[in-house]
Amino acid sequence: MPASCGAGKGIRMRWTQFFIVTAKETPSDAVVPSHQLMLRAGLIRQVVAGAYTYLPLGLRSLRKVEGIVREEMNRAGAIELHMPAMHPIELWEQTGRVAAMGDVLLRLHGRGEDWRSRTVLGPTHEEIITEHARTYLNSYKQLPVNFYQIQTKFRGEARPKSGVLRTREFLMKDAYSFHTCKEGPGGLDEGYQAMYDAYCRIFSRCGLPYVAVEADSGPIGGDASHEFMVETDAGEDFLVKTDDGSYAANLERAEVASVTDAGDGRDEPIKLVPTPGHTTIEQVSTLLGCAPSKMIKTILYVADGAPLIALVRGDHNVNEAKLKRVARVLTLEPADPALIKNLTEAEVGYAGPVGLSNVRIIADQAVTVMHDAVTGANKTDHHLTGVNPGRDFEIREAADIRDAVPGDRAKNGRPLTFRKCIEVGHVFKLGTKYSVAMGAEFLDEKGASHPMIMGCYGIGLNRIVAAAIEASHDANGIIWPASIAPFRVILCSLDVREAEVMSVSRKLHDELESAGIDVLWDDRDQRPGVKFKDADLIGIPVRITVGKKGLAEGVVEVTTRKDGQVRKLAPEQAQAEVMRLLC
RNA sequence: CGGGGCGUAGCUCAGUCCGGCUAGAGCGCCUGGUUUGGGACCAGGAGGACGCAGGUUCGAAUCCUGUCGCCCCGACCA
Repeated sequence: MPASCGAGKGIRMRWTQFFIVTAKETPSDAVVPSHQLMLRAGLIRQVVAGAYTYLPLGLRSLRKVEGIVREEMNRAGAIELHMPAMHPIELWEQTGRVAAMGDVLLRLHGRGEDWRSRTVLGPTHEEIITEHARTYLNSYKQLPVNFYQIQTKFRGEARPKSGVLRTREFLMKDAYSFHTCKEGPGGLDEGYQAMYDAYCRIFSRCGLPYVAVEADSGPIGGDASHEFMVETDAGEDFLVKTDDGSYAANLERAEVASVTDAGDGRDEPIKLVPTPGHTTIEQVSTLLGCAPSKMIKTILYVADGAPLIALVRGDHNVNEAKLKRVARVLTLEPADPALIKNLTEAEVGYAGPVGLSNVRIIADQAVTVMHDAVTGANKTDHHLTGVNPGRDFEIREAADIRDAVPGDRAKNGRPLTFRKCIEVGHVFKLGTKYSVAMGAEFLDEKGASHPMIMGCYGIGLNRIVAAAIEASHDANGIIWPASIAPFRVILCSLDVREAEVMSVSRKLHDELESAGIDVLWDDRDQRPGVKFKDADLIGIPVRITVGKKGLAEGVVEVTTRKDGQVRKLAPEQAQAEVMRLLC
């Protein structure tokens, strides 16, 4: 359904006949600015943890975002359809994602093999669209094609938080493209680029200060995934970038330049020291008086069923996404204590690389240049000092397997900076994972059968609304980008019992509506302060103030929310000024 | 799932430790009046039985047990 946002059609959108509930006080359990302001401005109302009603004002913004997304998707050649939120679990079983998604997949509860027990609420729609593709798309002549929908998604998030930034029910635009090949005309790369470009247009039009970053692309590798991020402290991802913008990636993916060898060639001898009860980097660091950066952290994993040890510096964290790629494994789980004892012959907390030759070890690049390091001795209650890679243990595999940290440099040598951010969109080259699992194949010119090559592209609509607020607000309230504001103009009629005020207001309102501008007419019989505070709070970009005081001087005022600048104009000039400000 | 916090009026909160008048305040809401360019003032009024269920007690918002919900930190996040 098209987003028809304007009141339009001669209906005046009067405040007194609409439904707006603002609040002076901030509800105590809202922490991040977007959540606080969405509640105070009366955009949303929480129903249960992770699920919100969009009140009329909030819905208008959401619909405007929807409209922009729909326009740009259509422009990019994607075709809209609508899939159900209820899915038969069988489709999820075909791709193995019932297990893969675990508790995130919301399931209905029924008795035994009741239909309810065979039904899930869709967290995403790869399975459904691939089912459709395998039924309807049989020939190369039908490809490429891109289907999209705007649909409610359900996820059993363990911890909903930050208002609408992380919820169990949310609105998502998801698109799925199907191709005969990866490269060349009509291929996945081309379709992916088209979506990438469409996303840039969408976020720009929504007024979001976004950054497109390389994201972890899982087992497919290459340049197969980008995330669109908006910087905000309310976010839960980390954006890593260089100051000059020459490199940007999410933390999972961000590559760091090698650390150089700062040793002086005079390595100490290795020494066994007692460290009873000290099992963490922090404890040992304190006990022995050595910086965490002088320690080697030894983490044991089970990777595709086999033990795997990762070595990183004590002040670094293993990046499991990187480790998976480097190790070329699909699954990576922390080893359980029994396995650790078995491999190291020590209690948990005393593992180290020295003497562990029978296990695959991958060292972080920074470990290879360490000198006189401290690490576990593979003997309960003991650590080793003076440990030197190469001399005391062999490094067969070394790579970048850790998270970037402040102080690191990008591969191009520029210093990396870190910012919290929220992901608002993700484009992904899926390849044939789903088409193979579900048998979605097409016939080529020669009549040979191939699995379709797929891409998928998601946008979180609610997150766009919240991210826009995160990015643009002040102490008084929201400052909407005009494109997604619930209304573009608020017409503030002071002295509503004055006939002239109302007739001038009415005229202005109707002119603007005829010009295609949606106007909220604040016709409440309220004191000016109340109306101004509310206008600021709900953040309408342009305010027109009509009062008897101004009219006595022959003027109305046009005020911009973002800078508070006031322009006194004759009523006849107001519309032109508003149009100018909104363009 | 671990750690912490909180459930009293539509909202913000006091009262809970040390059981005891008829459970309070501010905001919001209703009525009347005075006001009217940055969240006015006066007077009057409606509204909760204290998340829920047990228990202790002459008596429970307050103590005990259980349970549910919500928020925050962490873990997790196709």
